[in-house]
Amino acid sequence: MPKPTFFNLPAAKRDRLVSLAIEEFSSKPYRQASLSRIVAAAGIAKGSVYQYFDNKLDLYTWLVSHEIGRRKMEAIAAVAPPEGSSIWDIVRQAFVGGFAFAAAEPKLALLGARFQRESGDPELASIVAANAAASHAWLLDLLRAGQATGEVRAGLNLDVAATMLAQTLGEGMLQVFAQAMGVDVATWMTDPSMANRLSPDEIGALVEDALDFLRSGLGPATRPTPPAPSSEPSS
Amino acid sequence: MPKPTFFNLPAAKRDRLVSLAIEEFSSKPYRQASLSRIVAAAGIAKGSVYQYFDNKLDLYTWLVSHEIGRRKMEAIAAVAPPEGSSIWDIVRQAFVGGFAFAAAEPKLALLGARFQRESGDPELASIVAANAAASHAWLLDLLRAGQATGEVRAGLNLDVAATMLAQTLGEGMLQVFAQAMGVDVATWMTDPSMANRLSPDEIGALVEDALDFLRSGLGPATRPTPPAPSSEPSS
Amino acid sequence: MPKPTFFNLPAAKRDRLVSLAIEEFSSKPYRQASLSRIVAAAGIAKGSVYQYFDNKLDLYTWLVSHEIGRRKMEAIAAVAPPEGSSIWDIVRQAFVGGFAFAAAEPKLALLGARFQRESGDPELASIVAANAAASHAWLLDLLRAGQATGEVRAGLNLDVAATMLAQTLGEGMLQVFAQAMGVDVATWMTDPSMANRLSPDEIGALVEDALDFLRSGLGPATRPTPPAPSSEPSS
Amino acid sequence: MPKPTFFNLPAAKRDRLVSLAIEEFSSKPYRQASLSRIVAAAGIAKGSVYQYFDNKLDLYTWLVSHEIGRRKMEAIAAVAPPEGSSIWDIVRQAFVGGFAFAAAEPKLALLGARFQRESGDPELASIVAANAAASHAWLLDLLRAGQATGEVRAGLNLDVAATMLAQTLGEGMLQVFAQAMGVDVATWMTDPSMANRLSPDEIGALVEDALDFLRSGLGPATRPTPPAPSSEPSS
DNA sequence: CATGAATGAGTGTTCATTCAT
DNA sequence: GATGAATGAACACTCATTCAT
Repeated sequence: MPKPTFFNLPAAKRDRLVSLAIEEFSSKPYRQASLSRIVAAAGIAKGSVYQYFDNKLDLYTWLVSHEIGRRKMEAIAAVAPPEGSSIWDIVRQAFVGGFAFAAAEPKLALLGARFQRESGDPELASIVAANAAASHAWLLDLLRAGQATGEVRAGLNLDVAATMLAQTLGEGMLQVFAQAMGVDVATWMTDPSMANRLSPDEIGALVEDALDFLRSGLGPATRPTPPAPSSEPSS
Repeated sequence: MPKPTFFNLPAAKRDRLVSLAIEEFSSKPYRQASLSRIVAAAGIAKGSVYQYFDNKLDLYTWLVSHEIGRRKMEAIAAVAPPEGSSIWDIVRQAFVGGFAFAAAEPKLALLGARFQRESGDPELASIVAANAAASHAWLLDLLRAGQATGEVRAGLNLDVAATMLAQTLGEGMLQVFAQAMGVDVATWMTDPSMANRLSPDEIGALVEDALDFLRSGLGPATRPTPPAPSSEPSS
Repeated sequence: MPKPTFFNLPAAKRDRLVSLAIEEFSSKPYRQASLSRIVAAAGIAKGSVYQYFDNKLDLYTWLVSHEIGRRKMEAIAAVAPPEGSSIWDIVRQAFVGGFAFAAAEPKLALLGARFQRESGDPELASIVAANAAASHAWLLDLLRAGQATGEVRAGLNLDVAATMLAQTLGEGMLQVFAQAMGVDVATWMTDPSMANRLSPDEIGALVEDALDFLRSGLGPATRPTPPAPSSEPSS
Repeated sequence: MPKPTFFNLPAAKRDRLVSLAIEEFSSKPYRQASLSRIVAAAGIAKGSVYQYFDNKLDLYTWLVSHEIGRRKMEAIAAVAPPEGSSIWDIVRQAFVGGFAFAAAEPKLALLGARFQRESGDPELASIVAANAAASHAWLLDLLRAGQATGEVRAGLNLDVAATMLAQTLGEGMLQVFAQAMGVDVATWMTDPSMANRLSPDEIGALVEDALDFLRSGLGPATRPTPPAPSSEPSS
């Protein structure tokens, strides 16, 4: 958590620092991101950062939570589906909200995407795990609700399904979109504006394809008419 | 690629270096792994490594390819399903083969798992991408074959499906198993022997659950009326 | 010296600051003690300390003098031997008073013990020297008085004797007690309550042993002819 | 312990580094001594020091042991008293040898004197304690031998006596000499050449005074009846 | 009289890479 | 082909002190 000092800062100064920190942490992995670079860019003293945060990890953690907080608010406030929606609507909405957020705040979205990929760094292990646990719990609830309404079939191992769902919605969608843009995810991260290469229709179609996979799997069902397209990726 | 000098090395010396390098790279992320530590453990001169490899990345790249080569061989040679098998048998076999490999060579398997999670490091971006592309191509072929036999339904976006499949089989299964052991993946990586907590039966059951998800998706077998759009991403 | 502002402070606030400063300075060497930590614990502004004291050294100096003043008062007021006592009673009394003080105010006693060991720090050189000079003068007076009453033999180099006495009574006794507790002095400083391991009887016996050494030296009681020269310091 | 690299260094380079390190560590307390300053003076790269030693403490520890080793050799080899000497001759010799050493290698002697005074620094606690324990053991043996020959009276608490002896021979003599020079020890440490103010005769006389104190104590030659217990440490 | 943000030089330590022998 | 010493930039982090408000 930031120290009170941080919140007492003039908004302009604080915002400048935050945005430069986001810039740094979103453009390279945590380990390679450098406090020195941030303060140099911000034109403030190295020691000042330590008036605001305990250490590098504290700053990073706050940035990430902040990002997640804002993303959640965006996703929920801006595009919440009506009460009683199908869980598929909710999942679709998560994609759409995420993409809207990414369009509005590409740096922050990039930071989130990067954070998702920091799972190998021991120093970040605990916060990555905490975040993953929260996502897992949310998805588990969603699946349970879906079973209650019959939208999710019974007899499914929900823990396994929630884990797979998290992968699919997260890193999976990242890759699907990158692939549709014709670059790999790392390249995309280099230049978030690449997302503009995709038209809303293309995005919608990709989301529907993903939903189709999630809902019906790969195998042949006794398949009635296929559903209609729309939606969007994570972070 | 290793320089010719590397292959001219006495096998004992070469193997020792390789196994200590695997030890180091499998116990921490690429950036944190240290050549100094490897040579200190191996008792060879620091400069010698540069007689064998161009640099740290070259060594790492070779280790990872080597690992992947051996893993492929293991998975295919040791447990290849009969010609004409169902693609589901093949996928199942990939899991089983992967687990057998992990049991036989935990350090190498760990290295592979870690490699999978290095996607955020720009220095490794290209080799991670190359590896992902290879996996993707292999899965795409598999899915096409499945469509030919009717095991995979038509009308599927195969690119999307292959991507999701890769996530599911890779990081997804890693998390499913970790969750079944009651730890997170990072902790498991710390001590590969934790995998012993799972009986073959439990493993088999988890694999079936995953296959069930892949084949039939989350929705009920009898498809209800298609819903309308809306959704949300993970982070 | 503290500035007037310090004495104008509400007693509660002043006492709190003093006691937290003692806590900090008694738990680590002067250089490692941190003003930042003190003000953080006290919940006062960093700048305020500079309203009360010139700087860190000023605060420390005052604390130490204050401590020594109080100790002197304790030792003298509480347990002063009757007029006309033997100098050995006075020395014994110094030990007893000191131990009583340490029991009553362990933090302060600890600070004093630590101060004694700061002789190597150039920044503290002058105040340590001043304190040593005062002790030396006091002991010199004591020895002179002893010579007057015949309790201290004539022909002694009193400067040398006073110096040795100061060492013996100070750091020497610290080590004797630590040794009796089975720890070293640094460990003891970590946890002043360790002194409770020694019963009053054990303490008394150690003090008598020390007095025995001081009074009669190491040589045999029946004093033979004085020996010939040679020797060396420790490191 | 230094790494082999250190011993493989050209003697000139190694000696230069050692002497600059001694210069630095003997002119200020361990905490204030700076590796950066040493390498700057030596004109070598900062990283090089870490090829020779594990860290700052390792360098310091080696310097101190080295010093003690050499001092011991000096004191013993150069001026060892004949077999069967009185223990007083041995103690006298220790002083004389120590002084000879200090005259020959003032910087090293200074380092030793400073080390003796680092007892308050937690980081050095263990090596200071180890050194003190060795001194204590040596003195204890000496005293036991003295008791066997009747030079040291029976009925003495040898642990207490050895501790006091160590203080007297070490810090005590340091102060006695400083006092005779008319400066305090810290000032003396600033300029080791001050020791030249004392003539060999003066030094001899001070040593005899100290021995007199050690052998016969402060009390009169004719021993009165022993007193009863009670007492206290200084601080 | 109190505040507390700002400072910035300073610390010890790490590491991949080079290159003369 | 092997060696291993040398490099030096880079890192996160600390802290007493100042001074405008």
